[in-house]
Amino acid sequence: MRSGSSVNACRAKGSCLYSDGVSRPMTRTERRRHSQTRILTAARTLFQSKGYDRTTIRAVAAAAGVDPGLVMQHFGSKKELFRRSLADDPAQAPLADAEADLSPAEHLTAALFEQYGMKLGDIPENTLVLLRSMLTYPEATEKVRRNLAEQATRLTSEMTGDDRELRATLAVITMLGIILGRHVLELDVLTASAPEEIMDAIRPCLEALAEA
Amino acid sequence: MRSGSSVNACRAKGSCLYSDGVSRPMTRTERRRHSQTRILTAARTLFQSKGYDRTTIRAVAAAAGVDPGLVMQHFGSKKELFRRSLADDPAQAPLADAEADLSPAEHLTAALFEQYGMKLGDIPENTLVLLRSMLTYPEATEKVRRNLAEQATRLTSEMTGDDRELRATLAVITMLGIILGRHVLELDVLTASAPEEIMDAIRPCLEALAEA
DNA sequence: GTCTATACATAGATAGAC
DNA sequence: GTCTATCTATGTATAGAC
Repeated sequence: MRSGSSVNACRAKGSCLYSDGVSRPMTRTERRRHSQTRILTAARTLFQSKGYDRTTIRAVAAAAGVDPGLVMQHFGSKKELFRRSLADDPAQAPLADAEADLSPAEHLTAALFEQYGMKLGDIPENTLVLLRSMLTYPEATEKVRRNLAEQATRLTSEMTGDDRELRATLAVITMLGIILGRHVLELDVLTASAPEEIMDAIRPCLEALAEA
Repeated sequence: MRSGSSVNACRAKGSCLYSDGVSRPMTRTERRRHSQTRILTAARTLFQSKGYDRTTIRAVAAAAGVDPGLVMQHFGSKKELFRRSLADDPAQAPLADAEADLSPAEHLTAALFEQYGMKLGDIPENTLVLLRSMLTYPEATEKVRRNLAEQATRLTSEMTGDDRELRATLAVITMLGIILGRHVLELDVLTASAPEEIMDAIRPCLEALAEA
Protein backbone atom coordinates (compact mmCIF):
# COMPACT_ATOMS: atom_id res chain seq x y z
CA MET A 1 0.00 0.00 0.00
CA ARG A 2 1.90 3.03 -1.18
CA SER A 3 -0.40 5.61 0.35
CA GLY A 4 -0.04 3.93 3.72
CA SER A 5 3.73 4.02 3.73
CA SER A 6 3.59 7.56 2.46
CA VAL A 7 1.50 8.62 5.42
CA ASN A 8 4.03 7.06 7.76
CA ALA A 9 6.87 8.86 6.07
CA CYS A 10 4.98 12.11 6.37
CA ARG A 11 4.40 11.70 10.04
CA ALA A 12 8.05 11.01 10.59
CA LYS A 13 9.26 14.03 8.72
CA GLY A 14 6.41 16.49 8.95
CA SER A 15 4.13 17.72 6.27
CA CYS A 16 4.24 16.33 2.77
CA LEU A 17 2.25 19.20 1.33
CA TYR A 18 3.82 20.66 -1.75
CA SER A 19 3.40 24.12 -3.16
CA ASP A 20 0.56 22.91 -5.30
CA GLY A 21 -1.22 21.83 -2.12
CA VAL A 22 -1.28 18.21 -3.16
CA SER A 23 0.14 15.54 -0.91
CA ARG A 24 2.19 13.01 -2.85
CA PRO A 25 5.02 10.64 -2.00
CA MET A 26 8.54 12.03 -2.04
CA THR A 27 11.29 10.63 -4.13
CA ARG A 28 14.16 8.96 -2.29
CA THR A 29 16.36 11.96 -2.87
CA GLU A 30 13.75 14.38 -1.63
CA ARG A 31 13.16 12.41 1.52
CA ARG A 32 16.87 12.09 2.09
CA ARG A 33 17.35 15.84 1.89
CA HIS A 34 14.36 16.41 4.08
CA SER A 35 15.72 14.15 6.80
CA GLN A 36 19.17 15.68 6.58
CA THR A 37 17.70 19.13 7.04
CA ARG A 38 15.61 18.10 10.01
CA ILE A 39 18.59 16.42 11.63
CA LEU A 40 20.88 19.35 11.01
CA THR A 41 18.38 21.80 12.42
CA ALA A 42 17.94 19.73 15.55
CA ALA A 43 21.70 19.32 15.89
CA ARG A 44 22.31 23.04 15.64
CA THR A 45 19.73 23.76 18.29
CA LEU A 46 21.23 21.26 20.70
CA PHE A 47 24.89 22.04 20.02
CA GLN A 48 24.05 25.68 20.48
CA SER A 49 22.36 25.29 23.82
CA LYS A 50 24.25 22.44 25.42
CA GLY A 51 27.61 22.35 23.70
CA TYR A 52 29.39 19.51 21.98
CA ASP A 53 29.90 17.05 24.80
CA ARG A 54 26.43 17.23 26.27
CA THR A 55 24.73 16.91 22.92
CA THR A 56 24.19 13.26 22.09
CA ILE A 57 23.44 11.67 18.76
CA ARG A 58 20.46 10.10 20.40
CA ALA A 59 19.09 13.42 21.58
CA VAL A 60 19.55 14.92 18.14
CA ALA A 61 17.70 12.02 16.58
CA ALA A 62 14.87 12.32 19.08
CA ALA A 63 14.55 16.05 18.46
CA ALA A 64 14.51 15.46 14.73
CA GLY A 65 11.98 12.68 15.09
CA VAL A 66 14.21 10.12 13.40
CA ASP A 67 16.20 7.11 14.41
CA PRO A 68 19.70 7.51 15.89
CA GLY A 69 21.06 5.16 13.27
CA LEU A 70 19.84 7.47 10.57
CA VAL A 71 21.91 10.30 11.93
CA MET A 72 25.01 8.17 11.61
CA GLN A 73 23.95 7.06 8.15
CA HIS A 74 23.78 10.67 7.03
CA PHE A 75 26.69 12.23 8.84
CA GLY A 76 29.03 9.39 9.69
CA SER A 77 30.16 10.66 13.07
CA LYS A 78 29.39 13.17 15.77
CA LYS A 79 32.42 15.24 14.85
CA GLU A 80 31.22 15.49 11.29
CA LEU A 81 27.72 16.39 12.41
CA PHE A 82 29.22 19.20 14.44
CA ARG A 83 31.26 20.42 11.48
CA ARG A 84 28.20 20.48 9.30
CA SER A 85 26.37 22.40 11.99
CA LEU A 86 29.01 25.09 11.67
CA ALA A 87 29.00 25.15 7.89
CA ASP A 88 26.58 26.82 5.53
CA ASP A 89 27.36 30.21 6.99
CA PRO A 90 24.73 32.55 5.68
CA ALA A 91 26.79 34.97 3.66
CA GLN A 92 29.74 35.83 5.87
CA ALA A 93 29.74 39.38 4.56
CA PRO A 94 33.21 40.79 3.93
CA LEU A 95 34.09 44.14 5.41
CA ALA A 96 32.88 46.98 3.23
CA ASP A 97 35.30 49.75 2.31
CA ALA A 98 35.42 52.69 4.62
CA GLU A 99 33.42 55.78 3.96
CA ALA A 100 35.88 58.40 2.85
CA ASP A 101 34.93 60.92 5.49
CA LEU A 102 35.39 58.75 8.55
CA SER A 103 38.30 59.16 10.89
CA PRO A 104 40.44 56.07 11.40
CA ALA A 105 38.89 55.51 14.80
CA GLU A 106 35.39 55.83 13.43
CA HIS A 107 36.32 53.59 10.59
CA LEU A 108 37.54 50.79 12.81
CA THR A 109 34.50 51.05 14.99
CA ALA A 110 32.27 50.98 11.95
CA ALA A 111 34.10 47.93 10.67
CA LEU A 112 33.66 46.13 13.97
CA PHE A 113 30.01 47.01 14.10
CA GLU A 114 29.52 45.84 10.58
CA GLN A 115 31.12 42.56 11.48
CA TYR A 116 29.61 42.12 14.91
CA GLY A 117 27.16 44.89 15.48
CA MET A 118 24.55 43.60 13.16
CA LYS A 119 24.94 40.31 14.94
CA LEU A 120 24.31 41.78 18.33
CA GLY A 121 20.63 41.52 17.74
CA ASP A 122 20.37 38.37 15.76
CA ILE A 123 23.32 36.04 15.66
CA PRO A 124 23.54 33.23 13.12
CA GLU A 125 23.10 29.87 14.74
CA ASN A 126 26.39 28.65 13.32
CA THR A 127 28.23 31.23 15.33
CA LEU A 128 26.48 30.33 18.54
CA VAL A 129 27.20 26.66 17.98
CA LEU A 130 30.86 27.50 17.73
CA LEU A 131 30.93 29.87 20.68
CA ARG A 132 29.14 27.55 23.05
CA SER A 133 31.81 24.88 22.68
CA MET A 134 34.84 27.08 22.22
CA LEU A 135 36.15 26.53 25.75
CA THR A 136 35.73 22.79 25.96
CA TYR A 137 35.83 21.27 22.50
CA PRO A 138 39.37 21.52 21.14
CA GLU A 139 38.37 21.72 17.51
CA ALA A 140 36.05 24.61 18.30
CA THR A 141 38.73 26.34 20.36
CA GLU A 142 41.13 26.22 17.47
CA LYS A 143 38.59 27.53 15.02
CA VAL A 144 37.71 30.46 17.27
CA ARG A 145 41.39 31.21 17.78
CA ARG A 146 41.93 31.36 14.05
CA ASN A 147 38.84 33.47 13.44
CA LEU A 148 39.79 36.00 16.10
CA ALA A 149 43.39 36.19 14.94
CA GLU A 150 42.27 36.74 11.38
CA GLN A 151 39.85 39.49 12.33
CA ALA A 152 42.45 41.15 14.50
CA THR A 153 44.96 41.05 11.67
CA ARG A 154 42.48 42.68 9.34
CA LEU A 155 41.93 45.49 11.83
CA THR A 156 45.62 45.86 12.56
CA SER A 157 46.35 46.66 8.94
CA GLU A 158 44.24 49.78 9.24
CA MET A 159 45.68 50.98 12.52
CA THR A 160 48.81 52.77 13.59
CA GLY A 161 51.03 52.68 16.65
CA ASP A 162 53.46 50.18 18.08
CA ASP A 163 50.82 48.32 20.02
CA ARG A 164 48.25 48.26 17.25
CA GLU A 165 48.23 44.49 17.11
CA LEU A 166 47.44 44.33 20.81
CA ARG A 167 44.76 46.99 20.57
CA ALA A 168 43.16 45.30 17.58
CA THR A 169 43.05 42.03 19.49
CA LEU A 170 41.48 43.76 22.46
CA ALA A 171 38.85 45.30 20.22
CA VAL A 172 37.97 41.93 18.77
CA ILE A 173 37.92 40.32 22.20
CA THR A 174 35.64 43.06 23.46
CA MET A 175 33.09 42.27 20.80
CA LEU A 176 33.40 38.59 21.54
CA GLY A 177 32.78 39.27 25.22
CA ILE A 178 29.63 41.22 24.48
CA ILE A 179 28.26 38.49 22.26
CA LEU A 180 29.10 35.89 24.87
CA GLY A 181 27.48 37.93 27.59
CA ARG A 182 24.36 38.59 25.60
CA HIS A 183 23.73 35.37 23.75
CA VAL A 184 25.52 32.62 25.61
CA LEU A 185 25.73 33.66 29.24
CA GLU A 186 22.56 35.68 28.76
CA LEU A 187 23.32 38.34 31.34
CA ASP A 188 20.01 40.03 31.93
CA VAL A 189 21.38 43.55 31.64
CA LEU A 190 22.60 42.72 28.14
CA THR A 191 19.59 40.76 26.96
CA ALA A 192 17.35 43.55 28.19
CA SER A 193 19.22 46.22 26.24
CA ALA A 194 18.57 46.94 22.60
CA PRO A 195 21.49 46.32 20.24
CA GLU A 196 21.65 50.04 19.49
CA GLU A 197 21.99 50.88 23.17
CA ILE A 198 24.85 48.45 23.53
CA MET A 199 26.57 49.77 20.44
CA ASP A 200 26.23 53.33 21.67
CA ALA A 201 27.66 52.40 25.04
CA ILE A 202 30.61 50.50 23.65
CA ARG A 203 31.48 52.90 20.82
CA PRO A 204 33.70 55.26 22.84
CA CYS A 205 35.50 52.23 24.15
CA LEU A 206 36.27 50.93 20.68
CA GLU A 207 37.28 54.34 19.43
CA ALA A 208 39.69 54.62 22.31
CA LEU A 209 41.25 51.36 21.22
CA ALA A 210 41.46 52.49 17.63
CA GLU A 211 43.65 55.48 18.36
CA ALA A 212 47.40 55.09 18.67
CA MET B 1 55.98 -4.47 59.07
CA ARG B 2 55.24 -0.82 59.66
CA SER B 3 58.24 0.54 57.82
CA GLY B 4 57.31 -1.48 54.77
CA SER B 5 53.77 -0.20 54.57
CA SER B 6 55.07 3.28 55.26
CA VAL B 7 57.32 3.11 52.21
CA ASN B 8 54.40 2.06 50.09
CA ALA B 9 52.32 4.90 51.37
CA CYS B 10 55.14 7.31 50.65
CA ARG B 11 55.48 6.16 47.09
CA ALA B 12 51.78 6.55 46.57
CA LYS B 13 51.65 10.05 47.92
CA GLY B 14 55.11 11.46 47.38
CA SER B 15 57.76 12.27 49.87
CA CYS B 16 57.36 11.54 53.53
CA LEU B 17 60.21 13.83 54.49
CA TYR B 18 59.29 16.20 57.24
CA SER B 19 60.80 19.53 58.08
CA ASP B 20 63.17 17.82 60.43
CA GLY B 21 64.42 15.72 57.53
CA VAL B 22 63.36 12.48 59.16
CA SER B 23 61.09 10.08 57.35
CA ARG B 24 58.44 8.68 59.62
CA PRO B 25 55.02 7.14 59.14
CA MET B 26 52.05 9.48 58.88
CA THR B 27 49.05 9.26 61.09
CA ARG B 28 45.78 8.31 59.44
CA THR B 29 44.59 11.89 59.54
CA GLU B 30 47.80 13.17 58.00
CA ARG B 31 47.64 10.69 55.19
CA ARG B 32 44.01 11.47 54.59
CA ARG B 33 44.69 15.17 54.28
CA HIS B 34 47.67 14.47 52.10
CA SER B 35 45.62 12.37 49.69
CA GLN B 36 42.84 14.93 49.61
CA THR B 37 45.29 17.64 48.71
CA ARG B 38 46.87 15.60 45.95
CA ILE B 39 43.48 14.74 44.50
CA LEU B 40 42.25 18.30 44.68
CA THR B 41 45.36 19.61 42.99
CA ALA B 42 45.06 17.10 40.18
CA ALA B 43 41.36 17.84 39.82
CA ARG B 44 41.95 21.56 39.54
CA THR B 45 44.56 21.06 36.86
CA LEU B 46 42.29 18.85 34.79
CA PHE B 47 39.09 20.83 35.28
CA GLN B 48 41.02 23.90 34.35
CA SER B 49 42.43 22.55 31.11
CA LYS B 50 39.69 20.26 29.88
CA GLY B 51 36.53 21.46 31.53
CA TYR B 52 33.99 19.60 33.59
CA ASP B 53 32.66 17.06 31.13
CA ARG B 54 35.98 15.92 29.72
CA THR B 55 37.56 15.56 33.13
CA THR B 56 36.94 12.08 34.45
CA ILE B 57 37.26 10.80 37.97
CA ARG B 58 39.60 8.17 36.61
CA ALA B 59 41.89 10.73 35.05
CA VAL B 60 41.96 12.75 38.25
CA ALA B 61 42.85 9.65 40.24
CA ALA B 62 45.58 8.72 37.78
CA ALA B 63 47.07 12.21 37.87
CA ALA B 64 47.00 12.17 41.65
CA GLY B 65 48.54 8.71 41.76
CA VAL B 66 45.66 7.25 43.72
CA ASP B 67 42.81 4.91 43.08
CA PRO B 68 39.58 6.14 41.49
CA GLY B 69 37.61 4.72 44.37
CA LEU B 70 39.55 6.88 46.76
CA VAL B 71 38.43 10.00 44.97
CA MET B 72 34.83 9.03 45.50
CA GLN B 73 35.55 8.12 49.09
CA HIS B 74 36.86 11.60 49.74
CA PHE B 75 34.54 13.74 47.66
CA GLY B 76 31.42 11.68 47.15
CA SER B 77 30.68 12.76 43.61
CA LYS B 78 32.13 14.51 40.62
CA LYS B 79 29.92 17.53 41.17
CA GLU B 80 31.22 17.87 44.69
CA LEU B 81 34.80 17.47 43.53
CA PHE B 82 34.22 20.31 41.11
CA ARG B 83 32.73 22.49 43.82
CA ARG B 84 35.70 21.86 46.04
CA SER B 85 37.99 22.74 43.15
CA LEU B 86 36.32 26.14 43.06
CA ALA B 87 36.44 26.70 46.77
CA ASP B 88 39.31 27.81 48.96
CA ASP B 89 39.61 31.02 47.04
CA PRO B 90 42.90 32.57 48.06
CA ALA B 91 41.77 35.78 49.68
CA GLN B 92 39.18 37.21 47.33
CA ALA B 93 40.36 40.72 48.10
CA PRO B 94 37.57 43.24 48.49
CA LEU B 95 37.78 46.47 46.55
CA ALA B 96 39.89 49.01 48.34
CA ASP B 97 38.55 52.50 48.87
CA ALA B 98 39.30 54.98 46.17
CA GLU B 99 42.22 57.33 46.44
CA ALA B 100 40.77 60.73 47.15
CA ASP B 101 42.42 62.41 44.20
CA LEU B 102 41.21 60.09 41.48
CA SER B 103 38.52 61.10 39.02
CA PRO B 104 35.48 58.82 38.90
CA ALA B 105 36.70 57.34 35.61
CA GLU B 106 40.14 56.68 37.03
CA HIS B 107 38.58 55.27 40.13
CA LEU B 108 36.47 52.75 38.26
CA THR B 109 39.39 51.71 36.15
CA ALA B 110 41.54 51.34 39.21
CA ALA B 111 38.86 49.25 40.86
CA LEU B 112 38.63 46.97 37.85
CA PHE B 113 42.36 46.61 37.69
CA GLU B 114 42.54 45.83 41.33
CA GLN B 115 39.94 43.15 40.87
CA TYR B 116 41.16 41.80 37.56
CA GLY B 117 44.37 43.53 36.66
CA MET B 118 46.48 41.79 39.21
CA LYS B 119 45.02 38.61 37.89
CA LEU B 120 45.99 39.32 34.33
CA GLY B 121 49.42 37.98 35.01
CA ASP B 122 48.69 35.21 37.40
CA ILE B 123 45.14 34.01 37.73
CA PRO B 124 44.08 31.81 40.63
CA GLU B 125 43.38 28.30 39.49
CA ASN B 126 39.92 28.40 41.01
CA THR B 127 38.94 31.13 38.61
CA LEU B 128 40.24 29.29 35.59
CA VAL B 129 38.41 26.14 36.62
CA LEU B 130 35.21 28.13 36.67
CA LEU B 131 35.82 29.97 33.42
CA ARG B 132 36.71 26.90 31.42
CA SER B 133 33.36 25.29 32.11
CA MET B 134 31.20 28.38 32.18
CA LEU B 135 29.69 27.80 28.75
CA THR B 136 28.91 24.11 29.06
CA TYR B 137 28.40 23.20 32.69
CA PRO B 138 25.16 24.75 33.91
CA GLU B 139 26.27 25.10 37.51
CA ALA B 140 29.36 26.98 36.38
CA THR B 141 27.32 29.17 34.06
CA GLU B 142 25.09 30.21 36.88
CA LYS B 143 27.98 30.98 39.20
CA VAL B 144 29.68 33.14 36.58
CA ARG B 145 26.43 34.94 35.89
CA ARG B 146 26.05 35.75 39.55
CA ASN B 147 29.67 36.84 39.94
CA LEU B 148 29.51 39.15 36.96
CA ALA B 149 26.21 40.63 38.02
CA GLU B 150 27.52 41.27 41.47
CA GLN B 151 30.67 42.95 40.23
CA ALA B 152 28.67 45.05 37.79
CA THR B 153 26.34 46.14 40.55
CA ARG B 154 29.26 47.19 42.69
CA LEU B 155 30.63 49.31 39.87
CA THR B 156 27.24 50.74 39.01
CA SER B 157 26.89 52.21 42.46
CA GLU B 158 29.88 54.42 41.80
CA MET B 159 28.83 55.56 38.37
CA THR B 160 26.41 58.11 36.99
CA GLY B 161 24.21 58.32 33.92
CA ASP B 162 21.07 56.56 32.80
CA ASP B 163 22.93 53.70 31.18
CA ARG B 164 25.42 53.21 33.98
CA GLU B 165 24.22 49.68 34.62
CA LEU B 166 24.83 48.78 31.02
CA ARG B 167 28.23 50.45 30.94
CA ALA B 168 29.27 48.74 34.15
CA THR B 169 28.28 45.39 32.72
CA LEU B 170 30.25 46.11 29.58
CA ALA B 171 33.28 47.01 31.64
CA VAL B 172 33.08 43.77 33.55
CA ILE B 173 32.52 41.79 30.38
CA THR B 174 35.52 43.45 28.80
CA MET B 175 37.77 42.26 31.58
CA LEU B 176 36.28 38.80 31.34
CA GLY B 177 37.00 38.76 27.63
CA ILE B 178 40.62 39.65 28.17
CA ILE B 179 41.10 36.97 30.76
CA LEU B 180 39.41 34.45 28.52
CA GLY B 181 41.54 35.47 25.57
CA ARG B 182 44.74 35.36 27.53
CA HIS B 183 44.35 32.38 29.81
CA VAL B 184 41.73 30.14 28.30
CA LEU B 185 41.79 30.68 24.55
CA GLU B 186 45.45 31.63 24.82
CA LEU B 187 45.52 34.03 21.90
CA ASP B 188 49.19 34.47 21.17
CA VAL B 189 49.02 38.25 20.95
CA LEU B 190 47.68 38.33 24.50
CA THR B 191 49.93 35.69 25.99
CA ALA B 192 52.92 37.43 24.45
CA SER B 193 52.05 40.80 25.99
CA ALA B 194 52.97 41.76 29.52
CA PRO B 195 50.06 42.43 31.88
CA GLU B 196 51.13 46.05 32.11
CA GLU B 197 50.99 46.45 28.33
CA ILE B 198 47.50 45.04 28.25
CA MET B 199 46.37 47.23 31.10
CA ASP B 200 47.80 50.30 29.42
CA ALA B 201 46.06 49.43 26.18
CA ILE B 202 42.67 48.79 27.73
CA ARG B 203 42.71 51.70 30.19
CA PRO B 204 41.31 54.35 27.82
CA CYS B 205 38.60 51.91 26.89
CA LEU B 206 37.53 51.41 30.49
CA GLU B 207 37.70 55.08 31.26
CA ALA B 208 35.45 55.73 28.30
CA LEU B 209 32.94 53.32 29.78
CA ALA B 210 33.19 54.94 33.19
CA GLU B 211 32.07 58.35 32.02
CA ALA B 212 28.40 59.13 31.70
C1' DG C 1 42.86 4.61 54.49
C1' DT C 2 43.39 2.47 50.39
C1' DC C 3 42.56 -0.55 46.61
C1' DT C 4 40.04 -4.36 43.69
C1' DA C 5 36.13 -5.65 41.59
C1' DT C 6 32.05 -4.65 39.81
C1' DA C 7 27.35 -2.77 39.21
C1' DC C 8 24.93 0.23 36.36
C1' DA C 9 24.07 3.78 32.93
C1' DT C 10 24.89 5.83 28.72
C1' DA C 11 27.62 7.02 25.04
C1' DG C 12 29.13 6.40 19.81
C1' DA C 13 29.14 3.39 16.25
C1' DT C 14 27.94 -0.91 13.32
C1' DA C 15 25.17 -4.76 11.00
C1' DG C 16 21.37 -6.24 9.10
C1' DA C 17 16.14 -6.61 8.74
C1' DC C 18 12.38 -4.27 6.66
C1' DG D 1 15.76 5.17 3.37
C1' DT D 2 14.71 3.94 7.75
C1' DC D 3 14.64 1.38 11.92
C1' DT D 4 15.89 -2.57 15.42
C1' DA D 5 19.26 -4.71 17.76
C1' DT D 6 23.63 -4.91 19.36
C1' DC D 7 28.71 -4.24 20.03
C1' DT D 8 32.09 -1.90 22.46
C1' DA D 9 33.93 1.61 25.17
C1' DT D 10 33.81 4.58 28.95
C1' DG D 11 31.82 6.93 32.57
C1' DT D 12 30.07 7.41 37.68
C1' DA D 13 29.33 5.18 41.62
C1' DT D 14 29.26 1.32 45.10
C1' DA D 15 30.59 -2.92 48.01
C1' DG D 16 33.75 -5.19 50.18
C1' DA D 17 38.61 -7.14 50.75
C1' DC D 18 42.98 -5.81 52.56
